[in-house]
Amino acid sequence: MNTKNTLKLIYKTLLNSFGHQNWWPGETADEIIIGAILTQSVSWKNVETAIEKLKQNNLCTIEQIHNTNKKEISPLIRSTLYYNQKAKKLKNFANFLFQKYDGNLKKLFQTNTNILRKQLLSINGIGEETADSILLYAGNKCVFVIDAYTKRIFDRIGLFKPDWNYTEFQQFFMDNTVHDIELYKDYHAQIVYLGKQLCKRKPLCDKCPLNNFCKKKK
DNA sequence: GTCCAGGGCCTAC
DNA sequence: GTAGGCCATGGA
Repeated sequence: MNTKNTLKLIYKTLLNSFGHQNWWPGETADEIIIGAILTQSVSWKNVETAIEKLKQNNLCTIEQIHNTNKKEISPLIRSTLYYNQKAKKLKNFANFLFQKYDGNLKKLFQTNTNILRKQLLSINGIGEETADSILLYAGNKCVFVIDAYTKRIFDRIGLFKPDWNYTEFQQFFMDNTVHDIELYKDYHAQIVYLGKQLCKRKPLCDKCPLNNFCKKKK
């Protein structure tokens, strides 16, 4: 089977097993962006706790973050590990949004995707995965998000080369799939759902719906 | 007590 | 250009 059909079939298999995920877990674009920064290198459960606290303190919009001192933000997001760093990152994004787009997310997402991606990457604390999560889930832009789960699972399947960098992983996906925003949202969501369920560092096991695709078995 | 989770930055070689 | 340290919580 060629790569395009394999990727299509993998998605179909996941969709049949888990159902549509309706992802990202966030109600507003603001919340999605905040979550994307907070989830860096930490499980989503810790992020939920933090977002709940931010909401309780009316700090779950970029504007409110912008108007609030870093020292007030960090204790609320303690549960997300590296909370001082992340408070700084949230402020950095808010400053960027207000300096360049008058604090207006609509204006931000009207920008050409490639240009916007470069702008996001220039913000200290926003790397490729975070930028792409923001573009796809908050901005409805057609970019595929690569994360630790994606690399781990597709390495097991044998489709990725371990020495690829982020851009190469992403290019591989986008070269071999239909460019469809909803598909990209749900494909990534399926991968994360699967990753959370059973993978961790272990090989894919018999319970895994992708077992038949898996080349690296114990 | 130990390990590790949906990263990214900075520094040193 | 790249490996390695740093950031510093909470659940299994």
